[in-house]
Amino acid sequence: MNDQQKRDPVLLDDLDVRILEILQSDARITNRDLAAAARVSPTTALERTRSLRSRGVIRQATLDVDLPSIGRGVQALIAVRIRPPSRQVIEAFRDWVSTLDETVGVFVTAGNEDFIIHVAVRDNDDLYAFVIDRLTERREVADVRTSVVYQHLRENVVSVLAPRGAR
Amino acid sequence: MNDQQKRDPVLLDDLDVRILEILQSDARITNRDLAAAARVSPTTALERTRSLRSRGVIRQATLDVDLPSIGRGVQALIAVRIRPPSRQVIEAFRDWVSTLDETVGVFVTAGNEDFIIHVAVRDNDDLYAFVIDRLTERREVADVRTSVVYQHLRENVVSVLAPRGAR
DNA sequence: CATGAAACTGAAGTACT
DNA sequence: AGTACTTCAGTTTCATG
Repeated sequence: MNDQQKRDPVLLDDLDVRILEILQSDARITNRDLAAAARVSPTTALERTRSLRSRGVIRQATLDVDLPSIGRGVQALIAVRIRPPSRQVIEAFRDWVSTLDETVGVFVTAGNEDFIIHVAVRDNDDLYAFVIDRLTERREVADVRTSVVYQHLRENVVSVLAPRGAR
Repeated sequence: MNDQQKRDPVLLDDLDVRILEILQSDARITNRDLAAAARVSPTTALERTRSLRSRGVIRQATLDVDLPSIGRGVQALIAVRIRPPSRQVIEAFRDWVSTLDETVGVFVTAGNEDFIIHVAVRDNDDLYAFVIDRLTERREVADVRTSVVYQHLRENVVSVLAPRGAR
């Protein structure tokens, strides 16, 4: 699981942006091909890629895996309300739910709920068991609202937004 | 954006599972190192990796990018109710919202809403503008509920679940 | 642009079923 | 016999200074 953490403001020029977009669409591209696609020398491409990684812009290269193929045919988003919503209770719940095998993502939110948990499980029976057995075994869970996910589209390439007021 | 599609049932043995886990944690590992980590020959590792890709288990290698670094310091989940929730209206809305620059993911759901849209924008002003300008310009949007995301943890490695009843 | 490393291919060979 | 894996040699491509 990743944590968001505060970092120094990062300045990205056009080349950084191009490299990021190419790598997002294929993280296993060779440095040669990356360089060619970004229209720079391989040396420059390599330097920039390393810099992006060391500055924390690139966290890691990961795999987009088909969830049904790995025995997780059912996905859901589960909105959870926590009582009391103190830091201690929130963080303890977050850490606990992150470790569960069913969990693929955790959103800590403000609004109508405190958490939205993204789970991927084998089938509806497992989803039901997750909600009524595991979640409700926690006494801080005051309310649970489950939405079954029919379809999950994910943007493969997330574009870089220019700072407000730029160009 | 990816689509979920029906596929033949996929059978994964222990080696496939090991390879999937290694690649999920570092998609840019060399085949040699992958083979060593999975304790098989490079030839075998290469064959398996290709097979996993051709069977659609591995969709693509992508990059985990730090959103604040690319000008997207604010994330939100926006629950949307659509009227009427007919196939035609749902699919049209889904396709439209997928193309928006702010959108990083779209969940099509059953439950308390029809969509949950994951957006990542520059700041709160942009989030507000997205909700009150762009979303509500669509007449099929009957209801909108925004939850600001304080933190988003994502499981880097999603384990393979054994079929029900298997060992 | 040179050098060493890695990827890939195809052909045999081994082992377990 | 068939499947899965390994080893090896040869060629091509790549990373890196």
